[in-house]
Amino acid sequence: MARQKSDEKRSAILQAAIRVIDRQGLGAATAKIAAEAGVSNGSLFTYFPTKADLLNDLYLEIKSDMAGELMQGLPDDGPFQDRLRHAWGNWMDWASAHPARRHAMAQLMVSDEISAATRAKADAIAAPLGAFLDEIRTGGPLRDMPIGLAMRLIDGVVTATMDAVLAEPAKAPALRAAGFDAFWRLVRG
Amino acid sequence: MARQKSDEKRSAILQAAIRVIDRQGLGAATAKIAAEAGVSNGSLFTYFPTKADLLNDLYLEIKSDMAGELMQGLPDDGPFQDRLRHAWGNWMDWASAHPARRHAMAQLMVSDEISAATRAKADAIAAPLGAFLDEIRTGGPLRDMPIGLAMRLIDGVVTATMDAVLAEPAKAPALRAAGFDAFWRLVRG
Amino acid sequence: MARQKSDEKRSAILQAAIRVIDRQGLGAATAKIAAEAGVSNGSLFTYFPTKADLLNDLYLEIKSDMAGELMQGLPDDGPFQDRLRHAWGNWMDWASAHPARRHAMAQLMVSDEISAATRAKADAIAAPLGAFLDEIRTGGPLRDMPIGLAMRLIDGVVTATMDAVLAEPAKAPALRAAGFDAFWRLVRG
Amino acid sequence: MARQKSDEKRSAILQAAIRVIDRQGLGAATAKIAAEAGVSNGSLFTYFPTKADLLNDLYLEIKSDMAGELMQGLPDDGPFQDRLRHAWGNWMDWASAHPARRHAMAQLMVSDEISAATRAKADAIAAPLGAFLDEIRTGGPLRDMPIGLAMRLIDGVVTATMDAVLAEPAKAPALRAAGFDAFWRLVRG
DNA sequence: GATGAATGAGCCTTCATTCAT
DNA sequence: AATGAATGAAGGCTCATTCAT
Repeated sequence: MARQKSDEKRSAILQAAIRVIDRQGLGAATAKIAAEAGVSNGSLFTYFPTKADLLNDLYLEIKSDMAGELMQGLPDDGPFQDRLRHAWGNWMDWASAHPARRHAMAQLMVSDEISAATRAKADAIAAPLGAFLDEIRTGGPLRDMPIGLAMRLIDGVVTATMDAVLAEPAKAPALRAAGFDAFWRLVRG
Repeated sequence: MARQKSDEKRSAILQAAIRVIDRQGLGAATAKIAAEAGVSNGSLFTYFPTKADLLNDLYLEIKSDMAGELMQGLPDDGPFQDRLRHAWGNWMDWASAHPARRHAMAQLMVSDEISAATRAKADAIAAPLGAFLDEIRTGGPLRDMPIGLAMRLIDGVVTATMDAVLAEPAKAPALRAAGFDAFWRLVRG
Repeated sequence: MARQKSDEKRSAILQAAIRVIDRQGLGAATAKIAAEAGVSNGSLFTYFPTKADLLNDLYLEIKSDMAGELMQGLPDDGPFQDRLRHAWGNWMDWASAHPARRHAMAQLMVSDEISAATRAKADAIAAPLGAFLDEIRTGGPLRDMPIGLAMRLIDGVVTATMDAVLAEPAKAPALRAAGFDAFWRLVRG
Repeated sequence: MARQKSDEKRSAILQAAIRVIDRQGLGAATAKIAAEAGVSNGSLFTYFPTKADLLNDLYLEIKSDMAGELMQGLPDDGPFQDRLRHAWGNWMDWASAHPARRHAMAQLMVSDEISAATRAKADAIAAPLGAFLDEIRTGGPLRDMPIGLAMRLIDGVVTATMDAVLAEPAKAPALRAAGFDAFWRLVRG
């Protein structure tokens, strides 16, 4: 047989894309991404046929990475507020630990290159969060709200806090706490 | 005088940019924008020295347009909740009436082309809202929150509702109402 | 107004294309053609939106050039054989004077880039030859032959002689004469 | 022995090349040819060190295939016209049976990739035809003509008829007959 | 020998910006 | 000031060829 496509290489390209997009935006050259990944520009296209494919896969990658982190060490029971606070902490930790991912994600979120199919797939990936999300909604005022709006509101508050933290890392603890209070008011207030 | 005509052309370019960016994203060609504005590609550069300048000015334009609409017919006094609800309605009306502006804005918000100076200037433009914003904050739980976070949270909730409305225009009234309830809980809950 | 597209520049590109294709074949780079024409690579695309367009226009250009030369100084009457011999001489003169055109043409003839529409247009351009061609056919054994075959046969004999002349320019006179004899036998033999 | 398998593979590549070139021209990717041959792209290069080699070998292959078919069942004696007509029929049969080969050949004929050495070798391969060709020439008006021109003329008439037949297969019998008459006039008229 | 991933030069085309008219 | 052709640096992608497995 011949050399097989390596997951490490694929992953290296994706990680390089995050760094380069963080610096240069979605207009970043594929050649730059390949170089950052330590791969020839031609190789990038054996892993991602198209720049759009790379972007779509990157979106999925970041989303599932974030979703995974979010549930990290989340207790199955206990007071709802405690569990929510735990998830909130995970969320903020993720953003603090990976500012480039958060920045790249922010751009991918509004990009026209990301297809509807990819967005649908991303929702499916985040399914594990579904049960938790249901608990968030059903137990409070978001109960009767269309799910699309509920998700957007939650995302809005989370994102706002993350960005505030990233803008002023020094004040992270206070911002996290204040953000959580706002979040709590939104979902249980 | 000779300036009048220029302002019209400048404005035509800005409006054309909104439409083209709505369709093609920030990567849209200046030539396409010029064509949509009914202007030669060369002329675009007599009004905006570089594409980045165009984008920055566009950001300012949309932001001030939105800010202007927001205060439209806003009573100086009366119950706070009524006035807030009025402003909320204006906000949603603006998004519903100008989906392309909202979409272009969403992309400009995360773009690296928009300078810090421009973002600062935009805040200044929105100054008239400052007093109102102060009232929103000081009268409730946002009181002790860093202003950066407060603004981001408000923007997050507004944006979430706008996008939900634009995604499902048929359900606009219910979404507006539900969004306002969430907003209210955030600022006064 | 602005600079207008210049026919000279368009023509320079076409002539450069002939020279470069003669040397490097149809795979020649557009950048090389532009350089040979003394024009920036970008400019080539303001005159020909696509490489395929350039090739198609080139085909038309050479064909009409050749057709024009063919009728040069052709007497309207007189013995048929004399007129045919005159035309034959023009044909060979053209090939001898413009070997690169002939070589480029040979490649364009068999290229898949040349559309059916272009080939049809080329036939229309050569229409002036139509009357003469009719006279060639109707007065001899080609009379009852499908026109498609007749044209191909004539072209085959002409091309064969041209190529023999280009391969051994030193023997041009003898080759021309022998070729004409063969041609004559074909159409009147 | 170990060679047997190799010859099959080599042949498969050559046949695949014919099909792919017929469809996509000489610019066809070696990878596409390999795929069509059911072989890995790397393997193609163990049989043909470069694409140019593949093309040159293909030229030889088609030429010798055609030459072989041409003499098929050709009687050693009998009236010259009968034998020539038989050969003519073989020629047309070949083109009708293998349009892709004919099309690929037409492109190889004018390609710069085919070396002078290859063209010489091709003539050598067609040597069996040499005696017959001599008979064609010496018995008629082509007698005193440079051999290069004679071969080109014969090829021109044959090719013209083949292409007419391939363009309108429905009229094949009439075209073949008319083509032969023209051929006869050329060589014996 | 066979395989197919890896390489990187090169290609066509686009586009922001400049400049002749 | 307006126009649109001219410019040339990129950019995404392809492909012949090499090489690890």
